Formats: sequence, C-alpha cells, structure tokens
Amino acid sequence: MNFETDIIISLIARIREKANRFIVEELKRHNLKGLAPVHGDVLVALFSHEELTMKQIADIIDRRKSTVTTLVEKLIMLGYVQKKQDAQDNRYFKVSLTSKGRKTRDKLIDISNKLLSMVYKDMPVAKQKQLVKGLKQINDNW
Amino acid sequence: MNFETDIIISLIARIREKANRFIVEELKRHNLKGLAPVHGDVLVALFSHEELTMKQIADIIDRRKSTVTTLVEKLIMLGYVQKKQDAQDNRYFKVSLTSKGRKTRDKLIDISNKLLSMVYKDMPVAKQKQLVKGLKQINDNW
DNA sequence: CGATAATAGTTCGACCTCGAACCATATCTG
DNA sequence: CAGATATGGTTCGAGGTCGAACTATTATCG
Repeated sequence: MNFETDIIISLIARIREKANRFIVEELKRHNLKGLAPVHGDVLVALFSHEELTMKQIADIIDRRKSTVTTLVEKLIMLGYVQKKQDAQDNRYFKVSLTSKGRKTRDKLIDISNKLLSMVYKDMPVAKQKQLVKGLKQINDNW
Repeated sequence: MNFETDIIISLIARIREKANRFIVEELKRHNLKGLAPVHGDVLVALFSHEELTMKQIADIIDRRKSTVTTLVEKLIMLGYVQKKQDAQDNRYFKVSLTSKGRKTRDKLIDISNKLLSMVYKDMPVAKQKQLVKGLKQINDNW
C-alpha cells in the first residue's frame, strides 16, 4: 500500500476524461457536428491508410467489432466515409474516406495539436519523453 | 509535431481501458454481480466517508449528477447503500453504506491491489513515483 | 419581506459501448 | 468434396454517460 503511487489509475482516468471533453468542445467549435472523439479516431486512422476493414479499424481504435459497425454507419450517414465489399474475399468490407472526409484532416490535426499543448503545457520535452516511456512500459507489459 | 510524445493520450486511453476490463473481470470473479467499476468507485468513496451527498459523490468519482442518480439507484437496489434526506437542509440526500456494502471492502481492496501490481509489474518504486508525479502535473495544470 | 439567484437533485432522450448470438464467407482437413 | 473450423461482420438488448430541462429547497439582497 503506497498512497503516493496508488492514485495512478484515477489520475489516468481523469486525464482521459478531460481530454475527451476537450475534444468534444473542439469538434463542436470546428463545426464537426454529431461527431464524438471516437469518430475522430476512425477518420485519423483513415488519413494514413487508403482503406481499412472493419476489423482493422476495431484494432486500431481499440473498440469491439459491433461498436465499429455503429460508428462507421454514422460516418457513412454523415458523408465522411464509404464502405464497399471486397471483391476477392467477400467477408471483408473496405472503408475509405470521401472527399468530405478528407477535408476534416486539417481540423482534426489542429485539435490534436491544441490538445497536446493543453496536456503538456510548459513541461520540458525531456520530461514528456520520460513520461511517455513510463506509460508505454505499462501498456506493453500487460 | 513530435511522434515520440504525441501518443500520450492514446496510451492513457488504452491503459484506462485495460484497467477497466481487468476490474470488470475481478468484480465478476469476486461474485460482485451487476457492479461496474464505477460502482466500485462509489463504494470506495464511502469507505472513507461515513456519508456523502449526491453531489459529493459526483465530484469524487468525476461524473455528472444525473449519472450519480442512476448509480446510487442501482446500489440501493442491490442493497449496498442507503439514501436519506437531510433533516436540516432538505436539498441534500445523504448516502451511506449498508452492512452488505461494508462487506465489499476487502474484496475491493484486493482488486485494487491486484490492479496496481498488474499496472506496475516490476517497475521500481522510484520510477513509479516519477511517473505519477508527471501525471499529477498534467492533471493539475489543466 | 419578497423577488431573485444559487444549489441539490431528478427526469428524459440520445449516444457510445459491450457481449452474446447470429449470419456469411473462406479455409482447413480427413 | 463435405463437414468442421476460423474469420469478418451485423443485430440486439442492456448499461453507463451526458446535457438540457425541470423541480425543489435554501440563500441573498435590495
């Protein structure tokens, strides 16, 4: 029992909450109505992959397949992405950005940058790296 | 743009997810059926406070008042806590543990300890403290 | 005092999330 | 090749969460 270090999970949960709320506000401010942070995750994933299957998206954004079904459904409905069945293997569905989806790129990058400056504030980069290294160790050794 | 440090939010989100899933499993294993991690938070808060108002609970567990209404409702239904209106100020409702609620203490402490050992594994305490200090700085300066 | 503001709490609808059950397609194996 | 297995994906119901609108009670202040 160590009161100094026992609070790590609640600290992590709180930071995550704050980040989420910040992103929600920013999405609203950027007029990306109806989008939750997780939809941003999907779009961001598609910025660096021409197309992704439902399962790949699930793995990248760390959500269940059934959740991804809902999310992609919404993104299609809002016109940000499109989905088409793979011709070779009919089990797969390939999701890709529409032109409207591609246009969100700058806004999402802006939000990401602003979020990071909120998180780190004036923390020296060396300390940032040290912190990320520690978190990575926790995440990897689990 | 710094690829080394930009991943901090996704790392935090992932660790938080893993912790959550771990707690869910442990609650099941300890036969605390129907309880989600957040219900554990409420009970834990009541371990160190004889009684708490709905708002106090909301502040401690970092959830909205409307959410707390639902959570406490469930805890009452399951017999872990009770709620009674304050005699002096009728706006307040005081929530406190039942005897059944008090009996969860050992189990929840066990889960918490197990979680921490999962999180930190063999990380030296000095490094743990350093990590928590960094996280605290982020959480405080926001 | 009496109107106004502040505070505590609930209700309601919407949304993300999950797990379990299920369907469809492709692969493996005897 | 046929049955079994594996993999990708969806459907459905349940639950936690929020914000907005609302009720109720108390505090403030002209």
